[in-house]
Amino acid sequence: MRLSKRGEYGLRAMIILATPKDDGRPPIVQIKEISQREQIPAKFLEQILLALKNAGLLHSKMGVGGGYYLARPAKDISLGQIVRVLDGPLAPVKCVSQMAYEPCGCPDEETCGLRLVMGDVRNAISKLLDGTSLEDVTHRVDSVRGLLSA
Amino acid sequence: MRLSKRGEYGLRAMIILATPKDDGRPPIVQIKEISQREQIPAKFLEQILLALKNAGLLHSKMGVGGGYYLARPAKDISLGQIVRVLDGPLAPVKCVSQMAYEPCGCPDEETCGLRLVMGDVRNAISKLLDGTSLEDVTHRVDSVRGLLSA
DNA sequence: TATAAAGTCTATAATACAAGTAGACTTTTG
DNA sequence: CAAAAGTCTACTTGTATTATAGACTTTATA
Repeated sequence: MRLSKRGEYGLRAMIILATPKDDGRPPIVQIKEISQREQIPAKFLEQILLALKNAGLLHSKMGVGGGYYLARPAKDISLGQIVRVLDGPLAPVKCVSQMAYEPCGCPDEETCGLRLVMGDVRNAISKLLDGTSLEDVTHRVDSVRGLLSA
Repeated sequence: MRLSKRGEYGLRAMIILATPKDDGRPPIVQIKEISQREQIPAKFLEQILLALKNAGLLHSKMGVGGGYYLARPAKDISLGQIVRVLDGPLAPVKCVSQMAYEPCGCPDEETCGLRLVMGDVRNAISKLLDGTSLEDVTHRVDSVRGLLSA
C-alpha cells in the first residue's frame, strides 16, 4: 500500500505551493527552491511538476522570475487529484477502481470476498484523499504549529 | 496504493481456506485446487502459502490427503495480518508506519503536512484490514449470496 | 515396501517499474 | 544578447514483482 516517491514528492511540492506567503497569497516558486527545501532531485521534480501542469493542477511562468503556481485556489485542489495524476488510481485492486476499472478474473465479482473488502478500502482512502484539500493541509499544519508554540 | 499480486493471491487463498465445508468446519485444501479455482500459477502460490505458514497463519499436512488449513479459527485471523506478511507495512509512507517506522527526512516531522494526512490514511486502512477477520469476509459473502438468490 | 500425492526449499529467469540523470530546446525579462 | 527559468524526450540504473524450475521430504495406502 505504498505511495511512490513520485507521489510523495509531488504532494510535498504542492503543499509548498499552497502555503500562503506573508501577504496571504499563494506563491510562485521555482523548481530549484522546492528541490532544495525538500531534498528532492531537481531533475526528477521537474518531471513531476510538468505532469501536474499537464494535468491542469499547476500553471507555470517561463523566464526570469518565473516558476510554478497553483492553477486554482488551494481549497479547490484535493490530494486525491494529485495522487491520481502521479500514482494512478487509488484502488488497491483494479476491479474496485472507479477511474480505471478492470475485471479481476474471479468467477463472480458480486460475491467475491476480496472485492467487497477492497471496495471498502478504496472508499476509505478516497474519502480521505478526495475529501482533503491543499488548504485543509496548510490549515492543519498551522494549527499544529500553534499548539506547539503555545 | 496498489496491492501486489502476491497479496491478492494470498488473500484469495486464505478466504478459500476460511470458507467452511458443508459440515461447517474449515477445510484442508491442496495448492493445486486453489490454483485452479482462482487461476493462480501453482508454483507462485506455493511460495505464498509457504510464507503464510512460516508466519504462523497456516498449518500444513504433507503426503497423500494433505494440504493447507488455517492455523487458527477464521475469526482470529485478520486481513491486516495477511497483507503485512505478504506485502509489508500498511502505511503509505514509512514515517507513519507502526511496524516499520523510518524518518522521512522532512525538517520537522511534527509539522509535516504530508505526514499528518498519510497518518490518517494509514489509520483508516488499518482500521479496516485489522478490523476485518476472515470470518467477517465469508459471512459477508454469504449474506450477499442470500440477497442475490432471494 | 513401493508408489504416488502432497508439501518444502532454494535458485534463477524474465519483466516491469521506479527513481534518477542527461541534454538539447524554448520562453521571458532586463 | 545573456541569464533565468520552464519544456520535452530519451536513457540508464537499480530493484522489486512475478513467475518458473527442479531436486528434496513426508505420508498414506495398495
